[in-house]
Amino acid sequence: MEIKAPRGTSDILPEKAGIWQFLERRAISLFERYGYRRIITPIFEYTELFRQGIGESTDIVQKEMYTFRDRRGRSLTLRPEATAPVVRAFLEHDLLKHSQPVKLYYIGPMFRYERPQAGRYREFWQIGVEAIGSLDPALDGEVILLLMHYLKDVGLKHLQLHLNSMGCFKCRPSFTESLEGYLQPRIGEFCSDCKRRIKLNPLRVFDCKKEACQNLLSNAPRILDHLCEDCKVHFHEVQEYLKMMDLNHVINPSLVRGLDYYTRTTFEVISPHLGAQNALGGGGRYDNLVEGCGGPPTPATGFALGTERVAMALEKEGVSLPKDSTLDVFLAIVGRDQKPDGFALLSRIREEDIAADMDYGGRSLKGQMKLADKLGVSYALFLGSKELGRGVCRIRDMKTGEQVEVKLEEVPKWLKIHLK
RNA sequence: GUGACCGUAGCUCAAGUGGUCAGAGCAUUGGACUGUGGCUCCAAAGGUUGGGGGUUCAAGUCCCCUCGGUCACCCCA
Repeated sequence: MEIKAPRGTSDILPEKAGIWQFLERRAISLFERYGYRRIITPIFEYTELFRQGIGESTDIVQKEMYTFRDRRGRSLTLRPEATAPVVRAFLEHDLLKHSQPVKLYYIGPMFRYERPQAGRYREFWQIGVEAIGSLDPALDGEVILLLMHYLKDVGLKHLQLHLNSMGCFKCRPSFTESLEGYLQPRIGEFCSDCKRRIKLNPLRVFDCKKEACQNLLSNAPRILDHLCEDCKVHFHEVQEYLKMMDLNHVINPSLVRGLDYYTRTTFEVISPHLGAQNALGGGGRYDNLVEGCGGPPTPATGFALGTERVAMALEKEGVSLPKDSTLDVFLAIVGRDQKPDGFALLSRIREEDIAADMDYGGRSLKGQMKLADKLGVSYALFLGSKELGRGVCRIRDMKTGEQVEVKLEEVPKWLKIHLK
């Protein structure tokens, strides 16, 4: 084979696709129960959307976007995340005119040009929600609760919820100022990455994993001490909602998410089993994004979770997933001569919504039985010249080995009854 | 983008310091049971050892390049 899947991408083969289906179906059913409705936006957007929405200074925009020009020379970008596209669609279709908040969810692949690593790929899948048009702290609570509910629902047990508040446009500037006042005199003591962070976005020094840097930060001003009255109250109420629902969480003042649009509540759910890329999902409030995209001031909140990471965590925790829906019936023919009649019978069975299949590999009868066994069907049908001559079909119960004869035209009905 | 390790049949892996070292298990197909599954046994098929170049009498085994993977950093899902 010459051509392989591009770096950082992978084929999701049937076995794994089964997990995908499971995760997506659970999300759909749960999110809809919380009142969210699906939105499907394009895989690519005008590059400008992400530059404006996510922020020029972010790593995503700086170095991770799959950007290309179309035949008319327009700059397009494969979406690196879905929040900006959802907000764009929200504005483009005047969903502002609907009752607020508008609660949406999405499922699909995202693209970021990064060096692949465990839990990080160039094409990866996200499941996420966005609730646009409300400042209510209860909505923050709902979104976080939904995220946790979902992860528990699919079978995960070991989860850590981290929570922080990033303040708003009123209180963050003064905090950033005092943080810079603290950092500048010590800038020489920080690692080279932090030096860069201090210049670009001082808040991010909190993200550094190096102990030396963290020690230097032990007396640094904390955003939580600098929240304005409104943000303080909001954050307090969000926590009250979480406590009310017995959601354990830790306040993590260094939870500074890398996208510029976050305000106030930010959160992340971490799995202890995952290695360096251990965030299963995360999100927060983004009260400035809608306005930043050209709309009126509109508060919003949401989260995204990584399908691959959730799947990895499920595997690590040894969660057994419901078996892929398999076939119920396998039709075996004794000789080639019965193929047309077998084909017709199979089709009639399928028309009754019964999952059934037959052999197309020219297998011997025994080979067909082995296949039937491997497929885990409940019943095997035998069609040979003897049966056909009498207008019947032999049905074998694969568990007990018992066999009965059923008239051909009654086979679908018989199966329907016995498969119940 | 930086660093470390790695790349042998579909899958998981074996092949002392370069010389019958290209193998096993699982999976696949067939057979033992010529109209019937799950166990067992037998057999077959399957690899230009990621690709390219080099050193050598001789390379899966050494060197270089390239493509990919893994893990970490940066950062994020």
